[in-house]
Amino acid sequence: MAKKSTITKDVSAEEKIKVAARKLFTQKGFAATKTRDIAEEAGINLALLNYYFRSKQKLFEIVMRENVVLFIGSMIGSIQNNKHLSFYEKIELMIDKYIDMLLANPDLPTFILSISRHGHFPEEGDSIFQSMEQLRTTFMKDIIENIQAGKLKRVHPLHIISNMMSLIVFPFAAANLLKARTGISDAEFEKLMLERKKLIPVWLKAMFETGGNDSKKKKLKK
Amino acid sequence: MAKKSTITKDVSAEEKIKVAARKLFTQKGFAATKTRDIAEEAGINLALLNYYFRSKQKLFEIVMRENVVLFIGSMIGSIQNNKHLSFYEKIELMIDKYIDMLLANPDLPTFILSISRHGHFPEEGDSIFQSMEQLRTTFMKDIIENIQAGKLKRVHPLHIISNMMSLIVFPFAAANLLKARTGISDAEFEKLMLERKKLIPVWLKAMFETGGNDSKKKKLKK
DNA sequence: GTCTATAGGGTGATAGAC
DNA sequence: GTCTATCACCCTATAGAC
Repeated sequence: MAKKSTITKDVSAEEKIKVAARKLFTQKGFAATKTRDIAEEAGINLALLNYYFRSKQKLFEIVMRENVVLFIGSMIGSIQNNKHLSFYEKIELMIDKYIDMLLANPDLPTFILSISRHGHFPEEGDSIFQSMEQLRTTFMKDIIENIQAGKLKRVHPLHIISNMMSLIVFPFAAANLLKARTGISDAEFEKLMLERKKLIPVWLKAMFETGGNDSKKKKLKK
Repeated sequence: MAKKSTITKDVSAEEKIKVAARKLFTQKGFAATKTRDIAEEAGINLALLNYYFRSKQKLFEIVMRENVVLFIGSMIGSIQNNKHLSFYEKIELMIDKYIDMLLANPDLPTFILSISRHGHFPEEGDSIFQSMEQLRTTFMKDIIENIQAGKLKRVHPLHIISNMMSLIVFPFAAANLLKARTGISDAEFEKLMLERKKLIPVWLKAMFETGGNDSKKKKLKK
């Protein structure tokens, strides 16, 4: 076996198993992933998997939790740590970070959407959701304020959030379909997605920004 | 082979199995669905399943094919049978039909996205794709013409198609997530989706229609 | 901690009676 | 056509040697 052994051990079997499990579970889902596959992918023995994690189910829950954090983490970071930024600046930052994350984790959207249907989702009240809930309400409030200030059109705030998420996430969820049907290469796909970092904020403005200033005289920068 | 024999029998076991299989496969995917579950759901014996369809795999392929046809069928119909309509009128019709279809088949998006990742997708050259391919190229050509006529902004046509599909499909794929996080009811969700029938065409215009008329003097209706 | 061997139960598929 | 009974395999999980 190859050892990295900084000083201690190496990359520990436990970590190798988790990496392998994350890869396979994220790609193929819970039922289609066999513990034998995980063990082989990790280069360890099957028994070791049950030694470190009590069961396939437990291992899946750990991986799933990490994936959920990854999926919502970049968004939370963008908003939480940059309260001084304007609404649109926060959105731009969020989109930028999010697309980078999705380029690095292309299987994540399908995984998240899939578990959200089949029950295997973190319990209500899970600590993950505390920050997520806070993010959502903050963002929602931000939108409502902008609507009342006449800066955003009067539509249901959920349309605005949905559209933003749709434009960001859907092309990744449908990436295989898109590539197979249109024949574009991986490189071309990535180029298009990077373009969208600049385009999505523009599109959101086009959809939801008021032409001038409805109820107030305040103007957006342009 | 089983006969339907117009006059005889009732809803034939074969049909009951297919209905049950479609429900379960579409909800839970291939691996998570047990043949015993299908038999129970259909109210028939397990052996019968293998009598009519040779294997779980064969049955899945039939269901999958039907789902793919359903997923692209309504779109094809809108465009194919209404060549006299303008570009935007076709889009409006397509969106209307599509959202109706998704309201009736809420599990379809996740199913389609899922199989597009895991290989279980119809072979290239499958007859399904002939009409689909024709649809795509027709639509693409339509977009390119509109761009060259100065009616649409000069962006990659795939952005336009992606955005349209994103705005239509993603909220359904993420429906469970949306409902769980925001606490909206099924009825409210449906109301929002029906609103989007009118809104999405407006949003698409806002994103992609040119202000006036760039390279030609032709004007859009308004 | 890591392995081999195996238990124990589930799953897809079929044989054969009716 | 439809059922019961059963096979043969695969999968998760554990016991026990090292």
